[in-house]
Amino acid sequence: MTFDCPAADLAPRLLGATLIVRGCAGRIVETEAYAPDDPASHSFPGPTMRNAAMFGPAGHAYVYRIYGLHWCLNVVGAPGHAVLIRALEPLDGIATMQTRRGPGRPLCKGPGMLAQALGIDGADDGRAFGTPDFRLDLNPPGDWLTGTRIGITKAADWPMRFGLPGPWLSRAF
DNA sequence: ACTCTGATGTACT
DNA sequence: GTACATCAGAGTA
Repeated sequence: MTFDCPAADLAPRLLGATLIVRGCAGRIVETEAYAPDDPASHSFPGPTMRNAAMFGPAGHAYVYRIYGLHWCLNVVGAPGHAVLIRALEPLDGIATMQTRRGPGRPLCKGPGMLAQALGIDGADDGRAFGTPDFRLDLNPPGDWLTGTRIGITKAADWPMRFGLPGPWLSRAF
């Protein structure tokens, strides 16, 4: 399967893909890779209750709560590998996203924002991509940017953040 | 533009 | 008790 590969390979390949969730859609413009040998990864300590989806089938979602408030969406690759979706260019269902996010707020410029905009929460943890309401349409990416990941303290200098240039990134590279 | 901080849940030591 | 793969609002400039 196309998703069953190391996160460092999958993360750039997800750039440019269209993520469709229950009527809302966006183009993936920013990702981060997390692997089992990475001290910053939730899979680093081995399988637990929370990270079970990371060790489950490739091409499924791993959704977790961060800082008690926000949800973050990952795409699972090979066992213990996952790619955090950090930012989208909003494409469809924008009115719904605005309602969920609130007036004047950015829609998808960060992992917590995009999860809220698309209505993703813990009920989506472990869900398979590939249904009309929850799918991922891959597109061949052109050139992309590489940098260090955001918001972590361990392995902070690993170049595991990937992005497409443009105004939709959570932060410039 | 920037830096600081509060809000909140859960999994760890 | 502490550490988070975060966001929003307030403050300074």
